[in-house]
Amino acid sequence: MVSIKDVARHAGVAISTVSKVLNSYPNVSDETRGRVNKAVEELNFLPNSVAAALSSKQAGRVALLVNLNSKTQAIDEISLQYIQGAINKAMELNLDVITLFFSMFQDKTPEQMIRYLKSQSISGIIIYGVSKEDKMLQELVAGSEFKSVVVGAPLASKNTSSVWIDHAKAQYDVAKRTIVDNNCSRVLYISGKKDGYAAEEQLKGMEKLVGEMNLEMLTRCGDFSELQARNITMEYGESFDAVVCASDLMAIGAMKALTEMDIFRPVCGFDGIILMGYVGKQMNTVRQNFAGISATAMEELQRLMSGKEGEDIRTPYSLVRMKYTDIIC
Amino acid sequence: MVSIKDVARHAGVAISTVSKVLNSYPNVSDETRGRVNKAVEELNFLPNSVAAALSSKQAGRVALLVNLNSKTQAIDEISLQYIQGAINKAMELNLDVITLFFSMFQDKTPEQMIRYLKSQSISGIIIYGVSKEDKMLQELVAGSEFKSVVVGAPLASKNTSSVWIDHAKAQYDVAKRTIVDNNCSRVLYISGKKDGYAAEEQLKGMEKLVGEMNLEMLTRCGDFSELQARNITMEYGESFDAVVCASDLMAIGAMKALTEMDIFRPVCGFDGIILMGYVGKQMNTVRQNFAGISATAMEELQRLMSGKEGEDIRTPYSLVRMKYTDIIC
DNA sequence: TTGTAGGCGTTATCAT
DNA sequence: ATGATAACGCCTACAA
Repeated sequence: MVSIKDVARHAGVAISTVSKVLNSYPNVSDETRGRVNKAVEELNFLPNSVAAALSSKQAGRVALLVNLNSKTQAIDEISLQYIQGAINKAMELNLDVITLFFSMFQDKTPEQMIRYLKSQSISGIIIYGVSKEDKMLQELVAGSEFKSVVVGAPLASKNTSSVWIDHAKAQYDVAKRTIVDNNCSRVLYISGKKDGYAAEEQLKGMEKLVGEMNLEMLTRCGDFSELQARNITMEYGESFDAVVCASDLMAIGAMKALTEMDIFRPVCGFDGIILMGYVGKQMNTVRQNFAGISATAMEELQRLMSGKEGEDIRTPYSLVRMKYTDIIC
Repeated sequence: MVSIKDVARHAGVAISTVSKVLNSYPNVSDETRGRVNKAVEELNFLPNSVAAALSSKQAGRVALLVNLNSKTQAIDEISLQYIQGAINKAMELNLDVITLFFSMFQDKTPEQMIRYLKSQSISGIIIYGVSKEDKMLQELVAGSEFKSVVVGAPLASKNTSSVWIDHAKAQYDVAKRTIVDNNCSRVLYISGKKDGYAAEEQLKGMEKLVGEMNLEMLTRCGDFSELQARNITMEYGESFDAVVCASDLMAIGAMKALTEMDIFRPVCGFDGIILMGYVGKQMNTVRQNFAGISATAMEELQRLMSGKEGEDIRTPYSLVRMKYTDIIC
């Protein structure tokens, strides 16, 4: 394996000089820089990231903390796109990343978790899908051990950024379009998790809409569960003229219930998952670019790790209707 | 950060002794071993895996090479379960893992790829979904730079193991059940990728079945594409009394086509993805435990990295019918 | 059985 | 601007 030592010898300079060139330090003459770069080229040298990580607490290794929904695989596509977006961007930025799942730390204390991350030389983390009652993760984010980016929760602080779409506005938009287009006035809203940040925002959006349009609304918590949405729809669906759901999965559950009940009600969802194209009926939904959001999160984490302060970032979204022939290939 | 040095001091022994205990070397007295373990406990010591990886070429870091289908997200669940199964098992076995996607190396040479992996101190790789024409990966597996486990391809050798279900038998089984149950005799077989190992095996299974049951069969390559399966079914479906598909996604494409054509034909798929529960009609399919297969692959890789030779492992599968009410929660 | 010391490939602090 | 050199935390001959 060709190491920095070989490069130094080949270029006729000291190891430390090579290191300076590699990490673009200021005080290197253009001439030496040229020689070193040439040697790097000729030897096909690629720095060993493990050694770099050991040597410097700077060179950030990043951990992805993914909350996999244990109950259904139907929304795995979201998680995988998060992972993909982050890893691709990390490679571009030359950051090492390891992927971890919430479930691995269920029975662990925050201290154990911190120890584990440190044992991996992790200096930055990206968290996907934290909820209000995840005290362990809250603690992780609040502490100053790591820089962190939280996707989908408003936890920005000095060394934490948060990245998400404007859930309140998005929920408002998609519901309004559905309700206006179908001339509705009494809406059944199936909300998300009680302790979820996004769910809370979305509810706010609905409440604003209800106020503005003077609607009648019944809110029931579907807990992001397709089954619960189905049951709620079976119980209340008939009495309302629109069903607004806080997630696509719940929208699908609601739609399937309505089909079984043999009544029609406009239904809208949230997320824009591919599955929406398979259920037969078209529904309005909010499309998020999960891979893009995740890439943004990675960039933001790099910014944090380079000493900048946390900030609150809102990413764009769009309203779509997905039909089967659009998604197959 | 508490290091091995602290443990040594706390236990009143030398650093190397602690290391020996940690890595369960033979020549350590029970008494010292006890003292060291006690110190480890008391200090909550967790070895730094980065330092370990740097120091010894033994301590294996593992790379997951995942072939993400760029065209559809509908089968992302398979990839994510692979990833999850591998990472969970790796944590259990105390192996570090990094996740990579084929797409990252599209325009790279095998040498570049090898250099990259070495720069990450990777000593073992698991490859998911390699096909016959992936020359780069073939080379990687054939070389002796890394130990490797290939999931879904028969590439076992001295330092490569292969892990997969018996695709020929599974295809035979699921097709037979579908055909016998529905009393069919003329079957349209929509096969997978021409250059895929699994696809080839599956075709063998079909041919065996055709011979045994004296069936009439037309084989068309659907390339694992839902759209192609749809088109093939539209063209040939009516003339046959059963449609056997080499993947669930194609089965769904076929089924949707039949529904649109308003004719009924029994259809069977392969993989057991959740999506099968959403399409309305129940179909037979082969259920694979992707997370389990991946965990097995990780165990196998550890075996290889500890010096053992590669082997060919077949994992179990089962025949299932998935219906909507089974999969929601 | 235990300890000493050199090395893994970098980065970073100091002299020069 | 450049180059020694000491870390980083751990592993592993080799010596004691």
